[in-house]
Amino acid sequence: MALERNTAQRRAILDAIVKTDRPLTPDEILQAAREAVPRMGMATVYRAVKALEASGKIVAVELPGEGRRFEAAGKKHHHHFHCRGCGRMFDLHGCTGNFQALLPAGFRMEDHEVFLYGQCRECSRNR
Amino acid sequence: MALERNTAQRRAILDAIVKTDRPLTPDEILQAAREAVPRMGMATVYRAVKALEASGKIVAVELPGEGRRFEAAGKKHHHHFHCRGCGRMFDLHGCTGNFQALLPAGFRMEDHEVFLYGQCRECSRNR
DNA sequence: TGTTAACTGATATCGTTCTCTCATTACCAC
DNA sequence: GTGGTAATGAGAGAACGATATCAGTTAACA
Repeated sequence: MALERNTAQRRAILDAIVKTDRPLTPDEILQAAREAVPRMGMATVYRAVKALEASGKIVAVELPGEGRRFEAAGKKHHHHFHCRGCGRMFDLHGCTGNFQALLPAGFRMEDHEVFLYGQCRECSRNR
Repeated sequence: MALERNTAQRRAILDAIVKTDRPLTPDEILQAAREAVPRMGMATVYRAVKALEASGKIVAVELPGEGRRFEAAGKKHHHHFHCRGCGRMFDLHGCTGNFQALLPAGFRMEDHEVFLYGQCRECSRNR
């Protein structure tokens, strides 16, 4: 079904995601992929992203109050930083958690997420 | 301007939020408030919630990929648990974080969020 | 190279959350 | 009480991300 053909668009989209070390919004993906295929449309991004996600090549990252972003699959466990200056999302490395301690009796934890908010390097400098 | 009159609707809405120890969606607020004012409409919930938030009586909580929820302001620092069984959000108490350690050089952290996912007490039991 | 079905881009449409409009209701200062 | 006006309820509508449609294009395989 999906993603059977190796088109310039899909190569550009996967490339954009894999070569960037932070999660990208569909819009950021479109901007990046248009450097290779200038007339690409948004629908193509959504179609490719859906197929790439289904095939396990990329994963979705969601930030509270924001749309979905996508990054390459297979990275080791990590969390994210959201810059309030430029709105970009960055990868953090490692995880300090002992989150089991927060869990009320009887609750079962399957997963956890940590988000840090603040100013990225560039935005820290520019003020 | 807003929230100048003490109406039954606004009392019911603030009551619903304050008396529940977990963040509520606008829909959950409407359901709860309708026990006091059966014919209440959704717009009233949104209007009241907006005014209550502006006045600092409640705060918004956002979960990745979900709409906004609201809880009483003034609670001490805490995080949230999202049950994948029933979809409800619960308060956790305390915070284990030493998140500064995750921060890349040059980044400035202003805030952090932790979300745990899994099954709440009831949903753990019912399976 | 030719055939054909998958893919593409443009646009319309969706679904969800939230806001607006407006006629009616009801709070509250007097 | 009464009047002025903020607040309400119901439904329309905006905003947004995401999906469907469809005619035209192109990869892949013989």
